[in-house]
Amino acid sequence: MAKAHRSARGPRPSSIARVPGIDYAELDAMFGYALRRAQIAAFEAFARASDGIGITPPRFTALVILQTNPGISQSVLGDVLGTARSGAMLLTDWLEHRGLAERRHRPDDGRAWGLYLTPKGGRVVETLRRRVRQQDKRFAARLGGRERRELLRLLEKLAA
Amino acid sequence: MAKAHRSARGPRPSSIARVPGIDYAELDAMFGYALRRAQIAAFEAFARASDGIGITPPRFTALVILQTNPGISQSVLGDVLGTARSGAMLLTDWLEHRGLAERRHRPDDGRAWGLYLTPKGGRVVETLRRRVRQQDKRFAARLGGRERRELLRLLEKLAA
DNA sequence: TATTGTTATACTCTATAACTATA
DNA sequence: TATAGTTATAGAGTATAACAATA
Repeated sequence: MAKAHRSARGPRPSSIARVPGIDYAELDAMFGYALRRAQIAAFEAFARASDGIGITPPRFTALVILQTNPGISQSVLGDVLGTARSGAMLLTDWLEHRGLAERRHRPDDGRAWGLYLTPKGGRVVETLRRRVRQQDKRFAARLGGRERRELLRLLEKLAA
Repeated sequence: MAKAHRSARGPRPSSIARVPGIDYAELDAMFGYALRRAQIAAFEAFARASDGIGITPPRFTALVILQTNPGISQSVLGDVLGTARSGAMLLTDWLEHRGLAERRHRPDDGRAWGLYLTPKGGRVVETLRRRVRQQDKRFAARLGGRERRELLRLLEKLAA
């Protein structure tokens, strides 16, 4: 059976279906592996919601953070995303080149920029938030309400 | 405060601590984001267990799969890992160059290799499995037994 | 001195496509 | 024709290090 070509959109290969006839041994009982599989599925859901303009999870995170925390600096944005300053800078460039965000001089500190969404960025992030939230809900739809709350609680406990 | 240099071991930046004073908006209520954070934490636990010889999660998975499914082909290995054939081949090269796995001709099919662990590979994977399982257990130790079972069940339900 | 942003560089991972040899 | 493996290439993502301007 020919394997369907991948969409060339997401950075991940995905395709997490179990291969018939393969013994996965203890992998199925390990949290690291289970988390990876679930995260790939979540990433695919995200890709469906953000399809079209190259928004990746870190870019989406940055847009939300910029909307909720206007005037944040690139360094702090990097801290939030867990990337080096240089990465936060390239990400900011990407947003700025597309007219979604802008750098403004800070009166109090000549070294740092304050980052802000543009009006266009504000509209885009509003649409994105709605679609991503909706897709996230659809993604978790095979869990019941109690299960969803429990899963979020357990994940938070692990990551904290 | 100077940021500590990262260990240059893992492929991920990690550093998932929440930044004080930042409003994360609905990110905290989204499964995609929660999964990503938990997975980064799990990856750090994995890195602690596999430290030293460059074993990454996909390489560990490949070693376990090779031990449990001797004679598997590179294509099927790629299917299991969710990567293209070329990636499975580079991974196989990596294992072979380190004396952990070997390619053997198949009598029934002149195109495909059968992949096998070497004796050294068998010893290495045994040690790794023990350490990774232990670290995985330690990683989940902040959950109770019932919570751990519930989490695995919920993750499986999401990924299936 | 320390920090912010910047730039250049390099490395890892992995996809794609073309090629070969077998089936 | 189809499949397994191989090879070459390219792109994304991100770390590191050095530098200038500012604190």
